[in-house]
Amino acid sequence: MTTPLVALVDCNNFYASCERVFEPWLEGRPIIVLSNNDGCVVARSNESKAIGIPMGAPVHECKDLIRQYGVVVRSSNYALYGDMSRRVMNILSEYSPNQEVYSIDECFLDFTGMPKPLELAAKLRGDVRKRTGIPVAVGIGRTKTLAKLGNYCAKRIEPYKASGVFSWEELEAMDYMHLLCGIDVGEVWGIGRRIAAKLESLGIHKVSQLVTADPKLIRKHFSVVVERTVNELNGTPCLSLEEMAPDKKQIIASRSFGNLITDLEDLEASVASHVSRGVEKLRRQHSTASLLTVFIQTNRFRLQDPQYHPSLPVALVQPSADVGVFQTAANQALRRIYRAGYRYKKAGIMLQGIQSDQVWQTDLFAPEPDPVREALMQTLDRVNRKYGRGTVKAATELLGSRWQMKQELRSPRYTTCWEELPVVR
DNA sequence: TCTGGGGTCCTAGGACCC
DNA sequence: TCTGGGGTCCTAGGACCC
Repeated sequence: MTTPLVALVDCNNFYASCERVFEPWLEGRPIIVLSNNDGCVVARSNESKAIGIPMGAPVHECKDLIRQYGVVVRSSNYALYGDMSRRVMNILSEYSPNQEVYSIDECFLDFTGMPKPLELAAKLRGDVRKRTGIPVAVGIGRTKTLAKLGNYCAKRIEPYKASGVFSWEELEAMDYMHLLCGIDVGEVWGIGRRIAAKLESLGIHKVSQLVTADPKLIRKHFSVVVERTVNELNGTPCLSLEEMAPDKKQIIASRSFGNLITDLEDLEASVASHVSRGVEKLRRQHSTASLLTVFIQTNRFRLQDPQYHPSLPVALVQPSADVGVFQTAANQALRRIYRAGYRYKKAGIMLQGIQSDQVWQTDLFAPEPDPVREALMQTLDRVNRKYGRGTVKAATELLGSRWQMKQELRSPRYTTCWEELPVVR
């Protein structure tokens, strides 16, 4: 039986790299990309990491560093990143029959039985770079956790960093232990801050110590999750490749506002737009939901302001995927929790009780499903998919726009918008 | 002045049932 | 006044991920 082999391909500084593809003068310069509302740092180029800009930091706390080093700052441009991601993933799918797209910038590939995996990884890396301009690193191992850790080595540790590829299978035993002695437990996939701190208190600081720890002891102190991680580090697969993304069990659509909001109309408009986005996601996976929750929040960082964080769940009479049903329910819920006199910072909706729209649980008192109504929904889906989200929207969404987020530093949508195509001179 | 958004899984504890 | 034991289901909260 052949040993299972997994490759984890991860784009380097993905958002920053996307910006660079279309503005090559950014090469070699420090770049950061901000979260929605231009709030926090969510991506950094290597140069920005080197000068000490922390991940997730509020941008206003970094303004000195930004000025001092001439850091290029960009708002996030998800239209661009999403499209670039699709292109990269398409290329990667050519390199394995089985691919799991794990996030916008990384995927697992099944390398089981592939001849010369390291050479294949190097080829793939050059190919992606040539066809999209995006640099990637590849980690290879017998389990997903090892592939992930291998990717860390390919990105951070010389001499592997120079080639951008790494495989645990090609190491001498000596090198293997030596390497593990140099990596902190916190770098392992699944070991976050809390668990790392607790491991430290047990005297487990380096991956070499975690690998040799007794899984039963780990189970006792932590949970099955961490026990699985230890087994995976030892080469026993506990996590399988999932090619099909499972349907979402919960859908959240929410945003912070560009400004603080006091009026009900503005909240109504924002909630209506979140309902549209949420139900669109729901319909895309051919599901219905039976529970809608509306929430609004004041700015928790403004200690001088009175705080109010209400939420109200609404159970539907029967599961639905009709945006009109959710709009009505959401608006009623919002009116019930809204209190004047607060300055709101965020609003959102959550869809739960999600199931396939093929399941039909009839309710004695529920009205028959209306085929005309469903046809209307499908037409709406098609129009918005073809001409862009928000082409047809609920009238409530037009009530106010003061809630719109700030995106003052966004680059053009080079690949998805005719008006913003790059120009070659 | 300025502080993201969207997910998953696991566990503990309470409600409830027999 | 005395007051079992075991099972399931649900929810809240904690941990993780990108």
